[in-house]
Amino acid sequence: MRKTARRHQQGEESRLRILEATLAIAAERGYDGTSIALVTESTGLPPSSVYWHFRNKDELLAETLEYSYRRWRETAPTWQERVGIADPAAEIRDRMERASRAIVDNPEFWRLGLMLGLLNRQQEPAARRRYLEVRGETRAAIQAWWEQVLPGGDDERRRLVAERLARFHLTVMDGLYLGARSGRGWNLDRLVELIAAGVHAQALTWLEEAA
Amino acid sequence: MRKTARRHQQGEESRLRILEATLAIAAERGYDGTSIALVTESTGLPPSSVYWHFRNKDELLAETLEYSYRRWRETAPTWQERVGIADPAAEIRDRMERASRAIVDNPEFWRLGLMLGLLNRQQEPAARRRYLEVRGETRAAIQAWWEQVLPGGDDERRRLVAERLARFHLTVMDGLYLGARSGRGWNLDRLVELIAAGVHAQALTWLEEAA
DNA sequence: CAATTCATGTATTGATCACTACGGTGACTG
DNA sequence: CAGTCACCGTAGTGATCAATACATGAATTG
Repeated sequence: MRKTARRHQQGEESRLRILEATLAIAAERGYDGTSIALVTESTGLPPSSVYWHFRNKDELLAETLEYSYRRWRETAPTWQERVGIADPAAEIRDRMERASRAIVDNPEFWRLGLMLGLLNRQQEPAARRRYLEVRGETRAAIQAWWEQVLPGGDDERRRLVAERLARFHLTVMDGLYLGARSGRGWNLDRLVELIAAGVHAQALTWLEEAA
Repeated sequence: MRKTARRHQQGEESRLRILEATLAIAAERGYDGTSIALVTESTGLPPSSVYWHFRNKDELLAETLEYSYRRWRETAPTWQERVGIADPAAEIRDRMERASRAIVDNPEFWRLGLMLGLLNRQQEPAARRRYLEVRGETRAAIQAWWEQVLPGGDDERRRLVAERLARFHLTVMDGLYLGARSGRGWNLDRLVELIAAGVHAQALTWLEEAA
């Protein structure tokens, strides 16, 4: 039923199938471990289709990264707006919890990102560059959120501490993914609570320090 | 066999050159990104030499992992013995500081380990299996150290908390490497102090919880 | 229905992959 | 000094890599 199943304008569906398959493969095997043959084998589509939808392997992986990022954003917290939680510690824990759940529920983006981030070749793949960009965007969003959460009147001081905290925040989420992945023995809720408390404590320390 | 190996000691040197080159390449490009051609190009030795010293690529990378681990252990703290530091917090900070310096001074092992750890193929490479083993060994050593550091008489309770702490400890070091790597804005000493304080606080919490 | 566009099917390109066959060479041994 | 062995040099093997040429068919357009 392949011939009858394939109708005109089903290109978009094929494109998504390719992205989905590439994401699954690249998140498990990394950039160099991902081959077009694996993608065609997984999707049932021929190489010519892959190259009709994407210019080359580099662009395929870059678009796969963006695709997984967009999907991750759907479950991740939107750092743009604050929820109405009075207690700062509770608000931090709330954000941490949602972010960690987004990572655990939809780990492929984070996983692929870590792999691309660790890569270091003389000829940087577009996928890695794109990852660093979206990570930068996320960091900026988290920083903006911290600037709102942090008390105090001195804007410059708040910005400085917020930037440092956002960086720390992201790194902590990296560790959280690696920890959750190393499996057994991790209670995610407990871990999130612990980490949120640590970040909160650090925020207070840095704020005081900057004063 | 061994005696005859001594007479031509050029072989051992070549073997080390190959391991060194492979480590540098694999730590930057990962398992699949590492090719024999890159190694021969880097060392100037022909492929036949590589395959005389190592059975295949898989074993080359596995031995490279072990080689980098041994070298890392030279700078890393030996968790077997305790230094005579009275204050537990200070001792924790001391260990953390030495461990973090080992990672930063000799990052290739940690970097290669993270890449291998993230890998997930149906056919697991020997290098990855070996990495998980040495990581397990390290965790056990850290756990044994924690069991000594932790107060309290109940052995079973200490063991449980120590195991959890060792796991947490390792993950925190992963995060530390990623953070230190993402560069600019990280003051390592400050970070170590912060993390040590967090781990110490967590140790106390878990101890109390277990009581 | 004719022309055009979209997407796939088929078949293949040259490059690079892991790996090896095999002979040479120099250091050591008996 | 003849023979052995460790290690390297040369020159490949077939497999797989990313990528492409070109034809086909199905839907859309005019």
